Amino acid sequence: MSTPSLLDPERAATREQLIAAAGAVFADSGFRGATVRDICQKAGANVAAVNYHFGDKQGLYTEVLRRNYQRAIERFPGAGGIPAGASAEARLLAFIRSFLQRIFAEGVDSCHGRLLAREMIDPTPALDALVAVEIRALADQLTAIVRELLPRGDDVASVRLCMASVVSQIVFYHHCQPVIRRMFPELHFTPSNLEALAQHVTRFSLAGIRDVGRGRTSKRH
Amino acid sequence: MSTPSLLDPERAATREQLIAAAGAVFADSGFRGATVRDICQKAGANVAAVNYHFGDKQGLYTEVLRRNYQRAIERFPGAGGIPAGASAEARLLAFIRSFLQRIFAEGVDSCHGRLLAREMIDPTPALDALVAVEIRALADQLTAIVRELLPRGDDVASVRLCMASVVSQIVFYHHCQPVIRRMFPELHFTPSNLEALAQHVTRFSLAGIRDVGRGRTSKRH
Amino acid sequence: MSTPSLLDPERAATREQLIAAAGAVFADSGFRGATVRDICQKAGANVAAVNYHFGDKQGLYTEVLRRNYQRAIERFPGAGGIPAGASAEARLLAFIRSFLQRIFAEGVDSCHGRLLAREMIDPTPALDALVAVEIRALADQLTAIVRELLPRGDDVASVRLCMASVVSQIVFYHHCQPVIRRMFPELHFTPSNLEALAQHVTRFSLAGIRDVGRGRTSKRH
Amino acid sequence: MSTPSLLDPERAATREQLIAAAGAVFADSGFRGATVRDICQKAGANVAAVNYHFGDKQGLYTEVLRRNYQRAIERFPGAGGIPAGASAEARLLAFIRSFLQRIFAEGVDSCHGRLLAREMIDPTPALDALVAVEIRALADQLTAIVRELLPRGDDVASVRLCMASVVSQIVFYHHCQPVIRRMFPELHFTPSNLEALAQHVTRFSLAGIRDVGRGRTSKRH
DNA sequence: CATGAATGAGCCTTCATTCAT
DNA sequence: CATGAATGAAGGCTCATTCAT
Repeated sequence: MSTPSLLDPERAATREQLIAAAGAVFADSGFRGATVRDICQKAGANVAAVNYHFGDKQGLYTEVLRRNYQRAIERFPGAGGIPAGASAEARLLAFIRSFLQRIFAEGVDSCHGRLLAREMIDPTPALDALVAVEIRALADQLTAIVRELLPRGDDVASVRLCMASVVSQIVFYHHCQPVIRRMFPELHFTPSNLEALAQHVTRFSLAGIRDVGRGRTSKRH
Repeated sequence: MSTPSLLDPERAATREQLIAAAGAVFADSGFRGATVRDICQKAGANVAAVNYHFGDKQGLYTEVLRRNYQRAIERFPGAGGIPAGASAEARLLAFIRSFLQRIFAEGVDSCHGRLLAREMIDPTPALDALVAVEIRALADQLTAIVRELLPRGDDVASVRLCMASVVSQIVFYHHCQPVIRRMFPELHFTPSNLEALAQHVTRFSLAGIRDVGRGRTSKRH
Repeated sequence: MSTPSLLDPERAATREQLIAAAGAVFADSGFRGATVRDICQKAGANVAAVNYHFGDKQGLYTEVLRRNYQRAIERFPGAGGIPAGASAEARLLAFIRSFLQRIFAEGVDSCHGRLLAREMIDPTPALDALVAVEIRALADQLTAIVRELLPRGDDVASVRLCMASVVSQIVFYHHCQPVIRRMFPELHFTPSNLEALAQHVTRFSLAGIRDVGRGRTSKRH
Repeated sequence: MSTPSLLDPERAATREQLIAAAGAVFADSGFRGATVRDICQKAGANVAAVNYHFGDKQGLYTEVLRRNYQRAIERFPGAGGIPAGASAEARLLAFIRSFLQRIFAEGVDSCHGRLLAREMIDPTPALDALVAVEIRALADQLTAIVRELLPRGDDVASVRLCMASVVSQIVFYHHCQPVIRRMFPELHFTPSNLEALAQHVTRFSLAGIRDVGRGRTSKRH
């Protein structure tokens, strides 16, 4: 009894093509809107291939989400490729830039951002695993940065609020694209625009965080 | 009983109940996931009622989206009930608070926020009308506020970026709830929490906007 | 208690418009394909008007068929407006010409031919009455003509066969139009073409009938 | 069991049974009147079988029409099994007899005639293909026969008219059955009756064609 | 192991008809 | 009397899944 699952290149290839095709289809149409037939056809596989390789549609989706997140974080790491010893300001910029690049990646890498956006609306069980491990790791990095920018001893709530303010600005442009595109049709997210965006979000956030760090009394200065 | 169309409470009641039921179902399951049968059953109407009153499922959805936005904006106006002559700071707080209340409304009013969130992922033709009129009106209000906070003559791009930074923080908590709830299960959006949130977003944004207003050279101070 | 059914001009008008609209719709789409809604809309009447005035869809159809036949036969009488004392040859030509004009009438009068053609495929109870009275009267006229052209004492079967040969040539061009139009797109049934057709059918039939009249032995001469 | 696709009688059996059942149902009720559910039930197949094998109802219908014509023409060829070198008179009789047998076939073969008759009333796209190839081939055969019976040089119009006169007599008995049966209930189309009919139509037509061939002046002789 | 055929539940829509006013 | 609202049955079609080979 051999181990065809490891030795058979055909089997592995079909599996991979299924994941690749499913990524695009799920990103385009969502879990419900995507059809197994469409995915299989685009993967050049049989209609029953999904059930055979992944048990069912949901099984395929879970794997697709995991794989796309993995690839995205590998290409654009959470820290943004900056040494851990860098200043908090530099690390914040790197974090924001990398995050933007991740969700605005193009081509096959664009699936990640769109899949995640869909999870925000129709969460599937697959999201739990992602949050428990991957997203929490990202959050920890940002927590460290924000903590360093706020005076020591600042309460957890303030840290959280500042983190949210930072992340929200990043995901906004991707998540609300339908409205943004309708209101500002001339806006495009080219790499240079993305860098300008990263600069703005960093600057805006630094000012906000520092103001929050000044305490409750100083609402105005 | 001369004017049954005005006196008869049953008259046109089916239509309204259809809209109410559809609001909940569309918000829960999305346009595709919602079934006409489910909606009609919950509205106590026949399966053919949707076709009769709204032409088809899409027609019902369009009306539902419009009505829910209308009700939300009536209950929590864009300006937040503050006089137009108030300070930009006060108007910003009112704008943010009202926006948060709108999308975090509970009960039947909760549909608005969830429907809009779904439009961000799977835009339907109904979104175009909403953006062209209602959302643009909101944006105009925020534009005026931000313009007043930035030095005169500031470029359009800066205004836009600041507006986005403000709005993003507002919608984030609603839009990314699946992740927020999983990471911070103890967090709840009670009215008092919402007020604290509005205070934070306002303070954070004011600091950010003012810093942007200081010009390009003063990235740090 | 007045007699609104006779005095009310509104009531009668709606009824007539219903019949007129239904004639066109039934002729275009057949009994099954026609929808009560479509008919009522075209007649400027309420959806329930059909059931109110004619009991149900079938009741309306029966009346429509009867009225259209009546109008057709009044406009183009079976005998073709020729005196009963005319020669058999002249009466045959008149019969054929009138028949052709009846089923090839244009405008509102075109319904008759198309409704009858549909009855040949999907007979409805309405056909029984038509055959029992109207069509039998037509057949009797043709019987008399053919009898006169055949030697006295000819069997019933021969008369029938010759009648069928005559009628078949008339209805063929109307009934098989879909094939005729596809095979000979340049063919059009203008009034002058119709006259030529009548001439041909008459001549062809006269020769055929006379040959049949010569008895069984003379298959060739 | 190496080649199940060839040996397994079940294989593709569903498809064939679908076509057989659909032939009967379409012939009985027409395209619109026939229901996919009814067809599938009679074929012992699932409701989705039609969609799977033929795409949709129309796809099934197209195939049904094609197959029934094919089978009819194979069983009763256009030339009627007579050598091409036979006399025009003999070939005309064979053509007419074969045509009559084709459209008056009984049992499963009866679908052909009824389907074609329905196409005359409600033509579907499937008719185009049939006319362009099959029916045109039939017409060519008849053209040759009629040409041979008419003096050389006769105009195209006369040939067409004579062809129409021949074909019309053939299809009449089938096409106008609802009226014929109501007027002559004792008439039945047994094989021997069909032969007598073929004889009559041939004789009638030969006389007609020859008279037409004598030119315009000799309307009477 | 991998596949093409087949399944059955379910969805949106249509339509003749009815009913209360 | 005449009407607009409402009904329920049914139809075509889709789709994830299963099964025998």
